[in-house]
Amino acid sequence: MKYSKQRELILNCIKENPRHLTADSIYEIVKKDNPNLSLGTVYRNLAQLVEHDMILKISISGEPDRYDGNVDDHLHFLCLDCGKVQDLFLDELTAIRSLVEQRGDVKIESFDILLKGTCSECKK
Amino acid sequence: MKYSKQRELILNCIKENPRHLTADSIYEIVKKDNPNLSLGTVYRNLAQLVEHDMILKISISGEPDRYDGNVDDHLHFLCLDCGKVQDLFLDELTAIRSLVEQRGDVKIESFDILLKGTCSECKK
DNA sequence: CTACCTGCAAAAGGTTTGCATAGCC
DNA sequence: GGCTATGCAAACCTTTTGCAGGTAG
Repeated sequence: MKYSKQRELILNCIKENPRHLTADSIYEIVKKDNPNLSLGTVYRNLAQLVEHDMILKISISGEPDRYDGNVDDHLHFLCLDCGKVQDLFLDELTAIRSLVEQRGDVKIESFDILLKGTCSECKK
Repeated sequence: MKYSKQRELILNCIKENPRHLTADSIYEIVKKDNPNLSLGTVYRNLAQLVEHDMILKISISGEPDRYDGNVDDHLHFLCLDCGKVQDLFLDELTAIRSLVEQRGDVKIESFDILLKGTCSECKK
């Protein structure tokens, strides 16, 4: 992958924002530092970063995709009230992974786990 | 929900097809019995059936959504080779659910788990 | 110099919606 | 009869793509 200023800015933006931004939000943010950035470039770079396992793509039904700078195995929790996505790390995921591989006789490449409900903030 | 012929046909189509069809495939199939069905009607009914917990919507990044007639807690495995989605039932999901609820201090409404990899057929 | 990257704008693809009509209860 | 569902087509929104020019190595 050849260096590009745009890609660096996009990656930084994702790493600095733990909020699981959409392509469009990233575009808006990075554009402040690089005014003639184009949305197409954002999408192209996001695709490459995902391809190279440098970020994760989170796909939520009926909403634009979001991107996550943390590529370690973890799951996502979407709050149906406030719309925030939070990361959850569970050691048990490894166990589940091998359990599924045995039980289903499959080879798992990736885990996309999205839980939906109400977050601690909104439960109050 | 008022009865409609279209909705009945759509629901039957999903229940009869264990293949996790897309809205468009459902449209094509049901149209054989009901030639002047429209795609919009299919989408509207799918949304209602999901709303009433009669079917499940499976969202796969970069692909059209699919629909599942089985609403019991289970996970999905997408084969990256052949594209088939298979259901996997794991008792351990219940444990995971309460684990997450405790650990993350959240209330879970729904579970969307999509594993990707190679299925037993394609592993050969 | 060459291959990859960018900006722009147009196109694609899936899904939603407005409107007038038809069908259930 | 009233309210919901339908068909049709246009609109929507996110994402992708073609092209001509720019930039890293």
